[in-house]
Amino acid sequence: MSEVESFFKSAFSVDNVIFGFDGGDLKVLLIQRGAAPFKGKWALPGDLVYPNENLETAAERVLEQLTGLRGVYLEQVKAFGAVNRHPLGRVITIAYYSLIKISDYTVTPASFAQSARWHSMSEVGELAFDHNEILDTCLAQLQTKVRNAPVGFELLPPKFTLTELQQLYEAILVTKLDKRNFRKKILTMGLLLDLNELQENVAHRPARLYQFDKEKYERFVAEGFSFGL
Amino acid sequence: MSEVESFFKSAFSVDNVIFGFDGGDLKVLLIQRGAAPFKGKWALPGDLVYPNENLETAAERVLEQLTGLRGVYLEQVKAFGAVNRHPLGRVITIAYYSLIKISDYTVTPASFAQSARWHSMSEVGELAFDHNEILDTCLAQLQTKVRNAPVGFELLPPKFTLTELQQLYEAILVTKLDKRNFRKKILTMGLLLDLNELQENVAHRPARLYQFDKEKYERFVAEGFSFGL
DNA sequence: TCAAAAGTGTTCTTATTACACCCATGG
DNA sequence: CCATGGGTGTAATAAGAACACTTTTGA
Repeated sequence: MSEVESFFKSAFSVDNVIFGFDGGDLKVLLIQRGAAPFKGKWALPGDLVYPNENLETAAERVLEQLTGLRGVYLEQVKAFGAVNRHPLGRVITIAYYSLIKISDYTVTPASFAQSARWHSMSEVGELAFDHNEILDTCLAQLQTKVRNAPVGFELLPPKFTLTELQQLYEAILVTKLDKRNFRKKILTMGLLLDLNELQENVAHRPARLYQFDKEKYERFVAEGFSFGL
Repeated sequence: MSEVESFFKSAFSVDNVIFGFDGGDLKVLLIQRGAAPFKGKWALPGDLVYPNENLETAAERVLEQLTGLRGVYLEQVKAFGAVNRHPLGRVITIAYYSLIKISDYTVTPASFAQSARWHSMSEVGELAFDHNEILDTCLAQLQTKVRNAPVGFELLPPKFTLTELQQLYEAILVTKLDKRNFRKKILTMGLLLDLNELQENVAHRPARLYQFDKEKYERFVAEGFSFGL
């Protein structure tokens, strides 16, 4: 058995589903594989876990290699371990997802990729390995999460309008929400601080700007809430 | 140690949290370790995953070795992979939980255990490895699940009373529920078939017996529901 | 006749849904 | 003055929570 074959005899990796929001669609960051197997195919960014590296650290590393980003909300979803999911050997992978604001970061292809690009969720084609299954599972988990905790609020600029917040929810949940009901709900949660400022230079009535009440926000993250939308 | 050898030293296992119900407490099946490390300590039943074995198959195998049980509801929770979680090397573990009716099965210690025993959730002490953390995470997930799908109904006899069903929920959620509200809720779900039979030989007013409407039950399992208790 | 658990309704409060028009701004 | 998106309230319905007494049985 060659060294490479031995290496792949049994190993574990992390794969990251990096969701991004740019004010419109929900997108996912994919890399184009630079090496076999599946060379040239789009895939989730992932890497083998180093011997002295925690799983979460590995996921953070992959994220940072691609986006330069640290300290982002990152959550494990589950392990995928079908015997034949990797053609070169037994590799189980632990899937993580994170959620970032696209405009804040520059994507630079990491060593394990030819190129990296944001793809709209609706335009994701057939991916390498079992990555379509992983992506679907992560999206479902993100949607559950967003209904039960103030996740994704980091995706907005420091000062934002209620419409921007609503669009974020609509993008993640792939649904339309009623404007009045959304505002009622979000305002009665007491999570937002009205800055008493208005948008400027917009060709319509300017919207009020809000920011999060950091203390309450942290509390909600810790304790969860039910956002029945 | 070379880098390749380091990767070789890694392995993965499954650990099973087998919850059981006997009409009273919620219990968990623990084994007493027969070998170092943590020899003599109580632990979750688990084993290394065979090279040609899927993760879920391995979890099913561990369950069967202990209880003789097949085809039970079994769900992956997540991977635990802290670098030093296993004193002998790098071992990440995938946690699964299942839920069975204690009275239906005889526990026989598997090869990897000195003995196996049901422990009430309130009497679980310090476990080997990071198994307390795994157990806590699995319980939390079971509780979430039970609020959103008809899980655990398999734990009751084919004909059961509403009080028995309520006690099951109370055991899993570790809470008291209002009898009238519970009955209203569960009956309006249309999940139960009134058998028009009564208990016999009980020293109190005999209760009506119910069974599940199998078709509706399957539909709820597939689609989920919200059991706001 | 006692103990034990079964069974049963109403009221109050809160959350959810559906829905349509006027307002402020820049071009 | 027009196009654009911002902002607002109410009524009807549904869901959830709190709460106490009578019934049936075996011992």
